[in-house]
Amino acid sequence: MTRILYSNTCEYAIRALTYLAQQPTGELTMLSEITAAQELPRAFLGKILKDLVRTGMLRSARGPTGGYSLAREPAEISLLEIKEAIDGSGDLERCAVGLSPCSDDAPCPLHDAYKPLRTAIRTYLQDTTLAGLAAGLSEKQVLLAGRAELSTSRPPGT
Amino acid sequence: MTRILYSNTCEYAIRALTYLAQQPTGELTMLSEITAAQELPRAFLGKILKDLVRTGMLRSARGPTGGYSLAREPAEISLLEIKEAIDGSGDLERCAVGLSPCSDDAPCPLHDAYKPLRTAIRTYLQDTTLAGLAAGLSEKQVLLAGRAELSTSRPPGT
DNA sequence: GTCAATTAGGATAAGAAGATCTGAAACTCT
DNA sequence: AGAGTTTCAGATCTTCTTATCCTAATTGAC
Repeated sequence: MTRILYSNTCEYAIRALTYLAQQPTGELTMLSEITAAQELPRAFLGKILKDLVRTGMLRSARGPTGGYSLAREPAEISLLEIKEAIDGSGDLERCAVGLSPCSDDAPCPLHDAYKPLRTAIRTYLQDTTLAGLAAGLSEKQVLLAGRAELSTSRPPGT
Repeated sequence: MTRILYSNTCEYAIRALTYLAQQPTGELTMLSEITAAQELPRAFLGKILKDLVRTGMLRSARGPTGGYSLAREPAEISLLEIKEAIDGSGDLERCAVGLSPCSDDAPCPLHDAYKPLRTAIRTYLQDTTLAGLAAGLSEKQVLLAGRAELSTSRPPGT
């Protein structure tokens, strides 16, 4: 199965970063806590976060009280930035169906139809931030928690 | 580098099919002609087209006068159909950032923001057909041909 | 029937992405 | 200082995608 907007690795990163954005500002969170909460492969996520530390998006500390935290405000970190840190840049610019010289000047046949969609995608990636995701996630979680409580007090099928 | 919307293989398929859509209806086109025109890896494209024959999108004939042709009207074949034939279905339905139970009923945190974009993507893939691509490609090609003529009669830098 | 041309299909290799493992470095606590 | 815990960094393994090669099957022309 193919991913639409970003790679698998990038999706892992987004989920981990969203979890970090839910934590109190500046507080360190251990890798194992993140992977437990989000059900992610621990060793692999460690590698991903390491890379994000190097790009400056994350801070990390070693030792018993160590862990990871966001280096900047969640509202300042967009999906686009995450995607470019993980997947690299360039694939948003690329046209499918390459008539080799492809630009606004000499566009490929997909260009005209594709351009508005590409703009929409870019806007979405730019406007969606970790702050928004974290807020949305928290909201859904209390919603689900409420439902769970309801279903235990009155089990399904009654 | 990661592809947006579809895989590399799928992009090859789209380019080959667009070329076929440019040919006179029902006329057979050899694999080598397609790969030469679109600069695609011959052996690999052979495999892709073989699969498309099996799904019924293409017809093929062996022997000296053999080749491939579209089995249906170019206007009836959408990018979405091609994508599903090559990449399989399911990735358009999938949410990133999986809070496991993700549906309209219990959406994941990305769901609200992502849904309109996903709809736009689906619409684009459904509404873009081989007929449109072929028409666009032909148009661009005469445009480029005109330009090439112009630049030979009056070389750049004069 | 023979020959040449073409697609079909399997086997397999090369490369990238995904995932794991291991030892080292750093920090805290005793 | 020493033990234990945690991240860091690099090496390694696996899996999937992309790509190639070679043989078989089919067809048309002579």
